[in-house]
Amino acid sequence: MSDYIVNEIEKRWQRLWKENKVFHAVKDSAKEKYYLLVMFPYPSGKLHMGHVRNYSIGDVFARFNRMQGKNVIHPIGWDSFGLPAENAAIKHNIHPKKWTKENIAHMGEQLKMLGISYDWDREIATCDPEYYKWNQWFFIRMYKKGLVFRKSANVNWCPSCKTVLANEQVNQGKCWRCDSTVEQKELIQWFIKITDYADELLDGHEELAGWPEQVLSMQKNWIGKSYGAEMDFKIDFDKKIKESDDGIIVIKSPYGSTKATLEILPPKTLKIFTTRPDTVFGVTFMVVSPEHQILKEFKEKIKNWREVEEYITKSASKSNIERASNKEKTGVKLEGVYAVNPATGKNIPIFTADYVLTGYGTGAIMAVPAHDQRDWDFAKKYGIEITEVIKGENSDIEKSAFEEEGVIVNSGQFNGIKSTDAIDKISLWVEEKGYGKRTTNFKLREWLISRQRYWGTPIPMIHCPKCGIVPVDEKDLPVTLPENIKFTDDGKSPLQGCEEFVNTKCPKCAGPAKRETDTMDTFVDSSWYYARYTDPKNDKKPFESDITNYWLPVDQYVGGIEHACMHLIYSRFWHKIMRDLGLVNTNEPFKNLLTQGMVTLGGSAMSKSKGNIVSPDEIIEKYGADTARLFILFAAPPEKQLDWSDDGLEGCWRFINRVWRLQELVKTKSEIPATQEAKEALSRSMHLCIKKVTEDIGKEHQFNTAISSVMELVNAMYVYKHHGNDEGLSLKVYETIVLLLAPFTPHLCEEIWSLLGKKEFVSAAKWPQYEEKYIKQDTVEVPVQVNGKLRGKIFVNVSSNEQEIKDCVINDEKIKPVLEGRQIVKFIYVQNKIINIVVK
RNA sequence: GGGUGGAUGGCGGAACUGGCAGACGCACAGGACUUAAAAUCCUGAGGCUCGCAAGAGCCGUGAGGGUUCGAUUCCCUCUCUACCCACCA
Repeated sequence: MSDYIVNEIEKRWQRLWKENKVFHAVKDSAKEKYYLLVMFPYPSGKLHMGHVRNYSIGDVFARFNRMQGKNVIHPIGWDSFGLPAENAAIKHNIHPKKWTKENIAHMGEQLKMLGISYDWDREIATCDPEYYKWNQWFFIRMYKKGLVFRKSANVNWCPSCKTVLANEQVNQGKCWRCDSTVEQKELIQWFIKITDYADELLDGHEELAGWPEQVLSMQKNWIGKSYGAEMDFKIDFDKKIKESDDGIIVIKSPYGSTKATLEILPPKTLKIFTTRPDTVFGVTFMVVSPEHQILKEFKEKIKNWREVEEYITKSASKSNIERASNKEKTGVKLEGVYAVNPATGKNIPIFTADYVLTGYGTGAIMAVPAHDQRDWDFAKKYGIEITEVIKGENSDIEKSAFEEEGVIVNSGQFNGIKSTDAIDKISLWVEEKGYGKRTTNFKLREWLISRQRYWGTPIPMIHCPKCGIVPVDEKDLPVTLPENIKFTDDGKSPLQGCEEFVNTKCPKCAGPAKRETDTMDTFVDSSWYYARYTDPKNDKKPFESDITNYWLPVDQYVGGIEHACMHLIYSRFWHKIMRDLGLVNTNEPFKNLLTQGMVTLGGSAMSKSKGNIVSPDEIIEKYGADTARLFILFAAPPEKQLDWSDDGLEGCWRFINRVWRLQELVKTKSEIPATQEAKEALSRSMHLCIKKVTEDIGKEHQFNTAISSVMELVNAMYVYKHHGNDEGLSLKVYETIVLLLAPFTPHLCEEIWSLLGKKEFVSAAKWPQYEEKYIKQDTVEVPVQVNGKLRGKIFVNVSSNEQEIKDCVINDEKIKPVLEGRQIVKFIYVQNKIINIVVK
């Protein structure tokens, strides 16, 4: 028979799928829908193995469910705004649009070569005005709802990308994209109030049973809800006598200036957040972050202001990473100012130190050195009093062997209570006394969305000298990116220099006004693309809710773990916004999530700089897409890291040819009839295999074992030599093999399917069903253990009872000698599974 | 420091709900086919000891303990490792 000519066959089926619109999805309320989504690629230029893995996994789900008779939507598109396009523009003098579109064209071709069952009619690119128009529309809707605001903020600034980064985009103080050290810079920026949804984003996890525990825990950590209390500590000053210029002592009072009264000021407080209100009696000092406003406010009262100011300046120049990596704590005591511990009434010193973060809680802490490592370190260094308020078994505060749980001591009426109970009791007392109130705190910060870049969605706002900030009229959307722009390396947004873009009219008063030149974070684009896919060409609305609600939520989302805390939080948030705007009727966008592992070579990530890249093009050219897909799905379970192996790939290529050659076996007629026994065994193997593959894909998502079991069935067919005279059984098994493999190696399967005379596409064929009756056996082989050690095996009739089996076993020729001279203490028989004889 | 996983042959990886550890594949060895090689088909194989051999015995899922007739699986302690977060009060 002829060889399997991979490239020709694959190209032909790709063409036929397209011509026949085999993967085109249409809303059909009568049919059960299935939405399979893969994370859309950034058009960087070339497809890499990570993409191949992502899309191969996705395609198995899509094809499997399609063959199960579901109405499958399987879209693809391009996350096509972003920095690399601009960098390319500067470096190679090519317009970002041109660069992006060329990459999309090339990568689209590569994707098509993989034979993924996409509905290409739904292709979208986020850099198209038809798409980003709706980013702007959402932005304005959110602005009107009060969810968008502007504020001056210390922002993360990447000096290399020359743009602001969201907190989520800073890793270890470095830019997530280019790894430069991130600086702090004060700028007026646009924010979205994601924190309004912090609680719901957390509680929403209840609905996400189909998400990996790891991702949920990462998000939980990221949102960082903690329970505790806010407390106000009174601040007081040294009674201070002010000297006037002429050296005469001037004393101010509410009763007028005389030359003899003391200065009296209204009471001031310092607000802190703590998760351990039970330790309030142990507070012996307070610390505020160097950015805390109280410092500037009390400038006059702080005797050592110059020293404090120096410390503030020094901290400001340090990057976050420096601050965090410096384990040796530094700080300055504020002379002349002190706080009062509300519980003990004692005066306690206030420090400023950069181990207290400005962005979390209130930027100030009550320090309990006896029960917090950081506070202990600081107290030891600066010789501050340490008061133990929780006594545990190994308490030794001198050695910093402190307890977090134990019995309350040194705390007045609370002494003797367990610290775990004291949290509630002392909080309650704090509330009653009016020192503070119980509250919660989040690590999640507002989403900073403005970027000083060109290649992104323009923020649709207008600055009018008369009316202030005014949103663009919805009917004037989209605000399109001007194409005639200059790229410079000076760090300014190229939009700022574009007169024709900047100068406009105020939508309110029609006077001259200027456009906002910031663009949106590209995570906005990817926050709702899954909804746009359901109605991608709509030019009246982002999408038609009727259609979108049919398809949503996404039944299975497949993508990399690296998006656990950025994209996957933003899009959950966006979905809730869309729900609150009445556009969708679900709470969560993605029902099930599969996070695929990395593809590595020699154990480390493939990267250009390491030069250890395996190019999908070469592999496809040599072995075909089916082989590449099969290997990538077979070599490891989808969630695990996968190390590329040329030898393993070769093995998959051999398997594909082995399946191909089965055609010959099936065709060859034999004179010798197949034995009944052999036929039953083969038939049983087939039904077992259908069961296994169906469960492995549908329930377990274990594609590697699904493929193994088909390999076993193929092996069984090779062993089953009585092909021919068996009333078509081997043909039936072969057809089953082809159907079961279709989600993995679709081109091969289409080709064989048509050569077997089928008129339909295997891609649209019905998934095989197994029948229990063919799996059931009359006799089974059961292992026999003596004292837990395997000593033999016997065949038993499935219906025989324990006594019959016992008689049979103890007389078995292999077991009998082992039992010789010993007493049977216990005989355990687990039906059709195992026999264990306990002897003495 | 906090969180979440993981550790099984030479390698990638299997093993239902506590029931024959090592499926399937790679690499390896032997055989058939061939003038020869490749390809293909068939067979073998966790380790150690004994045996010419068929085979027999012991050990074996990171380490130590526990529960159980029986543990890769459950519990405790520890080691190593990957990823995420991290002076988060």
